[in-house]
Amino acid sequence: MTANILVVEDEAAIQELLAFNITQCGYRAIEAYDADGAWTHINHELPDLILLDWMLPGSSGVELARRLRANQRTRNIPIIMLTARTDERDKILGLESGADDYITKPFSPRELMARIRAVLRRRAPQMSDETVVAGGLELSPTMHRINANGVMIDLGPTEFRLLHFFMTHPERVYSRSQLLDHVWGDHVFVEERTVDVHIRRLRQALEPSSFDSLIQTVRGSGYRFSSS
Amino acid sequence: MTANILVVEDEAAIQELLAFNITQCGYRAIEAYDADGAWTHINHELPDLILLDWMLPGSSGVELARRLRANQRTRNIPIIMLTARTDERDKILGLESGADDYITKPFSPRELMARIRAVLRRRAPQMSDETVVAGGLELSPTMHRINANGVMIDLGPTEFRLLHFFMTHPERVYSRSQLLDHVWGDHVFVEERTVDVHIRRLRQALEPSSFDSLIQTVRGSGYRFSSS
DNA sequence: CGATGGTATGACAGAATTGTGACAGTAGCA
DNA sequence: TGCTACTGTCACAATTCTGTCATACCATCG
Repeated sequence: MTANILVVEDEAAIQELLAFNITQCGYRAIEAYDADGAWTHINHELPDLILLDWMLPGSSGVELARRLRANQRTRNIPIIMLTARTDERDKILGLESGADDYITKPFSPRELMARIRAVLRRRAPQMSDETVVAGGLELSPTMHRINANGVMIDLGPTEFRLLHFFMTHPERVYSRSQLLDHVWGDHVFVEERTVDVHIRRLRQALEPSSFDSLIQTVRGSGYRFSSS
Repeated sequence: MTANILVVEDEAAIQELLAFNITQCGYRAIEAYDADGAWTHINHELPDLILLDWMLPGSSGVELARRLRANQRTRNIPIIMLTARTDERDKILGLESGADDYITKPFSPRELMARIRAVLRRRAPQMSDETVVAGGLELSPTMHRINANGVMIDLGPTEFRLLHFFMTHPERVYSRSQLLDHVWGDHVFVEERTVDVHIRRLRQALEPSSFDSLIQTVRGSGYRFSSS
């Protein structure tokens, strides 16, 4: 979830400002002061987004952008150009070189972060938006709803993710810690018993439609979503 | 999606070149050879973008640009100025007259198309003129009106666009970001919470007719327009 | 049958998210 | 030029969601 943002900027003051704002928003800022340094970082680890200064010592930002676009491995990394020039023409050149967006200095931190979020959002991997059908239920991620024989069921965020996971992995027993990994995320630390509570809440929501029996307890092992 | 581009240019050779490139890129080129001809076309059908020669017989391009900007109906049509002059002062004049961009002759077709795409990309999304019926409401873009079981509801511009979007995309949950992109436009940078405020204003307007429940909050995800 | 280990439930406080009223700056309009 | 309506933001209120407990419940086994 935390995106790595590579900031390529030679002016230390601006670099610092950018890093501060980026960190503030919950992203991780990786610093580079020229194209070569940036390239080294990129070869070490692919960032999720590159914030690239137009004017850089050595090869320019545009050049780096072109290089990124030419390389198969780095082709899809979104780039936001950072330029002091207000000349519209330069902006266009920046876009043509493969940048996804550009912003002129001086910029407001708010606008910058808005653009970063916008770009990340556009490039965000499409998670399975497909409607899932299982056990007589129909779960639609886009509508964020469950259709139980014509009756619509609304769930809270966690219960929704939980049911979604179960419906996409039916007939199989999952331990509490496996469920925590898949539904909550690998990194979060919560008590295993918390799963029990959410299972109950999910059953409670499915009870009016008598679909609560779909979620079965396997004593000593975990839970299972099963039609039988 | 195919944008109509009005090309106002008196030299036939350039006109032809422009039309060729524009068509090549999948847009539709409408030709005009002077300001009057352009005006006639504009009154007949609003183009999505105007490519305007600086020097025109009769009234100049700048004059036409001013006229376009002075008129409410044509105010938001993006304009790209086409000029042979490289004089910086003229550039400024061109931009001040309301042009969104300018390009000096001779220009490369590639650069021109880049600018056209960039300007079109910045443009706020247009809504269709068709009357939409959903959830018991009837929204007429041409009359800028909502009919709620015979009761007419007036909305501000933003609330109207918001409701229009919802009614044309019912049952589906949209995040605040997505709503900003679709209703405000990709290039607009406002706080996500601003969406909440407009949702409230929209609900408030729909409340007297008890249609406010059509807009549902999906906690953690966004909002949804749904009849159920 | 009672002991034991595992599971279900209800209650809760804190966290996170959303709803609202107010406000200042702008744009549109007469 | 004033006036009115519309917008985007805030701060604060209201609501919902989460993770944990303590306790009740239940199956299994000695």
